Amino acid sequence: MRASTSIETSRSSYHHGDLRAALLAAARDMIAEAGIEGLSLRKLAERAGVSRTAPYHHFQDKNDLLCAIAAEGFQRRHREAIASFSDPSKTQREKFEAYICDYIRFAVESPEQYELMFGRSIWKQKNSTQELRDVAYPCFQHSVDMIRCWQECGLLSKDDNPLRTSQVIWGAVHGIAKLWIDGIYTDDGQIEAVALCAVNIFINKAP
Amino acid sequence: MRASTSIETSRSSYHHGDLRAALLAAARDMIAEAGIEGLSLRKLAERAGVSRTAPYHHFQDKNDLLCAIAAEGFQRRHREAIASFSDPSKTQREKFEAYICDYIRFAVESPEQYELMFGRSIWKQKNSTQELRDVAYPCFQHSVDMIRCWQECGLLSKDDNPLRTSQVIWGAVHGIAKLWIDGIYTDDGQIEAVALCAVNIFINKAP
DNA sequence: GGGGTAATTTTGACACTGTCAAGATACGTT
DNA sequence: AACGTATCTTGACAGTGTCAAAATTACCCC
Repeated sequence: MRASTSIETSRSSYHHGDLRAALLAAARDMIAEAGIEGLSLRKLAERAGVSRTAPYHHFQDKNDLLCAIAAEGFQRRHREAIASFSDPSKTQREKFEAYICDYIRFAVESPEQYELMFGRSIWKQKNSTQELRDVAYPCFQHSVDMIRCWQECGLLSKDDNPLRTSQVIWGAVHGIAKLWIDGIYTDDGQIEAVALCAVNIFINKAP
Repeated sequence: MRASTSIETSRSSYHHGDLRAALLAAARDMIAEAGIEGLSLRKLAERAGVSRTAPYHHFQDKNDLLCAIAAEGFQRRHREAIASFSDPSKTQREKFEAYICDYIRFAVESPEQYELMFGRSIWKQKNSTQELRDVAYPCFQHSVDMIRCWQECGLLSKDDNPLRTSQVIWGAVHGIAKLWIDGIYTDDGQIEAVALCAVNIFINKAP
């Protein structure tokens, strides 16, 4: 199948060792530099020192490549969320605050990759790869599980079921991050304050 | 300047009467049919019965055209919000509920236009037209004003200032709508329930 | 009315893009 | 050593946004 053993990134001759990984790395760089729109397979191939159509032997599509980058993002975020949630030195309230703030920070710090993870080009019209779905769904599910836990310990209201509540809270952090990334919220440096305001609003205040 | 008198959409000969309006209408149609990605200036020109570069005398850019469509969306939403908020037959609580539900409905019913209104391609990197900004900012401001009113009448918590609160609530409806539009929330027909859950969460429950 | 001017539209062209089909090269296994 | 397969390259096609220059028409003033 695919050679994943060789780590040499050198472009010695013809065969490239692990072109797939090199392409992914280069693509991440280019996206971080010039945005998703600024990524073309041809320039990507050139940067990797390879011909225009070489990537097509490692990715079915341009879409396939983008899905792979998005999948890596979900994995990163999922690991991060799990680590924070299972930190025994944190109270539940601190964990919830970390969930909100870390989520927004994650999105804001990798805006292009985040755009990819939730951009419609990937999810709409069956464009999502099986690999992407396999990695994204557990991430969604974990969010619901955490919300349920916070409802049970009284931190969040039990008025609505965990799924609905999760949809609203996740929607909120997603929306805040997106409005920020897309340049509609422009008061620099204040995003942490918005995140904390969100925490405060969501916390259950009933007796 | 630009001829806005003639209403004849006929493509009688050479001069087209009001090509700008015809292009906008055709563009809205094409976007509704095939999405933003599916809109090309060349196909648009062809549909309007005109040569490839004719649109460039009515719009500086493709971006300029997209901004015009987005601006129309902000105007529509702004009028809608004002009408609902100034309806004397509604209680404040009903107005808030309408604000949340109408916003999400607006986005979900015109997903492509909504995508345009908040897509990064338009706001990021100074791509936004002056016309667009002139129409969008009052819409944002009105949102803050309504939130302030709902805080003053006790419907929403006064813990945070109106701007922050508005950023969170607007972020929430934006995020919910976006996750829906982009195909991540897939339980069809249940979006109203999510909206109502959001209303319930935001309403102030402190004594 | 005639003529000049500005607005509008067209044709041609350029540099891009994603992707396919065929051919060339190197590696791994027998 | 030879064969098959994975990998990479060259050539090509249809499509894109956009510019420059030429062509066509509407409008306004005399």
